[in-house]
Amino acid sequence: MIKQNKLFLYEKQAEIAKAIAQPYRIAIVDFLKDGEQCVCDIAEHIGAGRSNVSRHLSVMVSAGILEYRKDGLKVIYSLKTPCILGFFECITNCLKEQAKENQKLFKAI
Amino acid sequence: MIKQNKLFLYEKQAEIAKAIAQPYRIAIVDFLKDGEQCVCDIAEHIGAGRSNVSRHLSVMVSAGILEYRKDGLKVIYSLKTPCILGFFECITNCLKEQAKENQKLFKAI
DNA sequence: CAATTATGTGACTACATACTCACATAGTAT
DNA sequence: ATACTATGTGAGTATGTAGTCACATAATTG
Repeated sequence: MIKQNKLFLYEKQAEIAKAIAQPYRIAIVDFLKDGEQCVCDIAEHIGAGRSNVSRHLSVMVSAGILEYRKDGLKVIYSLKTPCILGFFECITNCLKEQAKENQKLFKAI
Repeated sequence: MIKQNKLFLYEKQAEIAKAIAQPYRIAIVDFLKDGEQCVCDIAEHIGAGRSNVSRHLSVMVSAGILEYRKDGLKVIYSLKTPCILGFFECITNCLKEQAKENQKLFKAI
């Protein structure tokens, strides 16, 4: 049986995974890898409503993935733990293996 | 605005992330990293009901993370893309950064 | 001050998910 | 064939999530 602190770790890992397991949120992280952005520009870039984006951002802040600073009217978000980008490499590696059996996926990577 | 095939990629990445974004499923992958296991032993190891485990397994098979073979009565699951393990390193790195501000988390890692 | 802009939030809807129970299926053993 | 074991699945419940709308808040500008 699994030990108690292992379970706690799995829960924490799941929290982080959950916080990025959504297409818009992945798009946001991918956008922010090139530098900080305000809610407004993020919403326009990913093509979603502002209030929706605002919620996605707050989820990722709670998960410790993003942080923000205020600048006048704007709130500017950035990656708090850029190591999260390594996650995408891993996922993309898995997708590449799957792509051997799937042409459409192959073209997208 | 984001291009169409980028969006498709984000969706695929989200699918994989979603497939592991659950404590039991992380426990399962962590268990399988040491070798293939049947549903029965997985259920006992993680301390969950068999039918529940069976569902978690089929989700991960659909996502392309796991594969299985049949051996008599038993169905034996294993990692299809062991590169998924890299994912945990990334997540754990992020947690380590967070752990600087959180003692309980620090002890679990 | 009033008007404008960027952001966040309460309330609601629609849908997805985890889980459990009872049962079906399929292989094994007697 | 009967009994047993491992696994999967339909149906149901409870909870979580994404998204939208209207509105509140807060900083900025005129």
